[in-house]
Amino acid sequence: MTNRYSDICATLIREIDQGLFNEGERLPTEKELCSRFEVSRETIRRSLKQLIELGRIHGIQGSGYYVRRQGQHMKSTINRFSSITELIRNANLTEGDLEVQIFKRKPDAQEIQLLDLNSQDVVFVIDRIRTANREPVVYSKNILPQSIVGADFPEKFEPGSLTKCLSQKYGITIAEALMEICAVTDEDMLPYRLKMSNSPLLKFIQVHYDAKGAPVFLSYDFMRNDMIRFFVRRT
Amino acid sequence: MTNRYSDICATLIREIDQGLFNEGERLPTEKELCSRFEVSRETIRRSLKQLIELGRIHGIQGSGYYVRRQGQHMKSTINRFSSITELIRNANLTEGDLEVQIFKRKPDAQEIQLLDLNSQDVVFVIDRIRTANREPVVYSKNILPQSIVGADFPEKFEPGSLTKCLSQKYGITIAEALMEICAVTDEDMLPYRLKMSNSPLLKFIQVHYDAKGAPVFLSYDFMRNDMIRFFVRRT
DNA sequence: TAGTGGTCTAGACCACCTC
DNA sequence: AGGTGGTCTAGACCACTAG
Repeated sequence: MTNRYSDICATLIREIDQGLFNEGERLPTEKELCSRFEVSRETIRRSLKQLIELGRIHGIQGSGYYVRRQGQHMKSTINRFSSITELIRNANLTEGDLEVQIFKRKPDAQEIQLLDLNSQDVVFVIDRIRTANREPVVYSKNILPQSIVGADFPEKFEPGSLTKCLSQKYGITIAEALMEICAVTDEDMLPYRLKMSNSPLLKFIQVHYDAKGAPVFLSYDFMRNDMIRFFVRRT
Repeated sequence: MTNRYSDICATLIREIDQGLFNEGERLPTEKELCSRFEVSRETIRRSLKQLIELGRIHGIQGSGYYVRRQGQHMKSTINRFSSITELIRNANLTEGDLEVQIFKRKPDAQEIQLLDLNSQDVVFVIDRIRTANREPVVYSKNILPQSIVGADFPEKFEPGSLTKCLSQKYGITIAEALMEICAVTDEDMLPYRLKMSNSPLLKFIQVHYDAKGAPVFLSYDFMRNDMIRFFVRRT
């Protein structure tokens, strides 16, 4: 981290996870934390605010900060941005790719609108099945404008998280995503292997934005709902 | 609001909605906002932080704060807590209740775990179909411990938002909820009227917590996905 | 009543963007 | 180089909780 309050927040999370503070217990007071970390009260308060936003503690005025109960649930909500790769790993499964295809084509109307393109732009389509413990769990389709990565993208791409690839090879950071969640109806274009799993599917449509709020890429994910569960924290 | 920075945040939202600041445009600098509202810089920064958390602006160091594009999407994410009543109204539909049933029973194992109950506790079950423009859109089941509302709850309950009822008649505020989203498989217990809609369904399982992080009630919602769409903002 | 968190201030220094 | 946001400080007053 580059700033003091994120450091302190990370330290406190580690200590909570290690059991130094038990669930339901009160944390040291702001004043005590100030002297322990040798920072001002506002800095400590920023750390605690972050901890609250992460759902790890809650504050009660006049009383103190308390460690929240963490059902396995709370730990892996989709509120924080994460790639499919991370989702699979969070469920303690091993991630892999199958049948990766990359090709170029013109964007359709929805893609033009969501990615802020012109009709003469060209997009790459990355089409693949992703596996957890060698079972196919997601059919995933990423739509990435050529204007962002250049014509040689197919040579630069490597299996795994597209987000990670964009960050490492292009210096593009995904700061935010907007996801629509749909119940799957009959989708003829679903690949055979996923259809055969015969388990319920969710469809995620996500637009991924950079730090300036500009759309970077679009993704469609058809996810099996029997191996991975999805939680949202609402505040 | 009770504090200055939320006031200012609300004022700025109103002004953005009114078009005083256009999408993509820069807001006045922190310093300018300080003198306009006659508050210190930290107070303005708290307002702007709130605005960022709501997804209405983003900040760029060294440059300024910019108004975010708001597809119809961004405006109604489920990140912020809202009752089914509000969800329906946000979609510009008229909300109603059908076939409301309330009864008492023992909690099952999942309810005991999620609501932190003992096996000898008793819960109220509020079972109803909710409508949008007179079409059934949700089959909704709320599980509410008698220990929270007392034995006379059925007389006090009125159709509409349970959250609102708890707030108005019991002074209980829901501060947070944890929701699991599932793809619906065959659910025999689904009511006839919703089954007959023959449209895809999502299942939401939510635990609702008060400000101290204690569970208040549990809800199961089987939602039609053709009249209402669901968005999540991930950061 | 004493202690705790919630809000607010005034000022400082730094990192980054823009010209 | 000047302007902008990002971090941090030290101190004040208030609202709420708890003994």
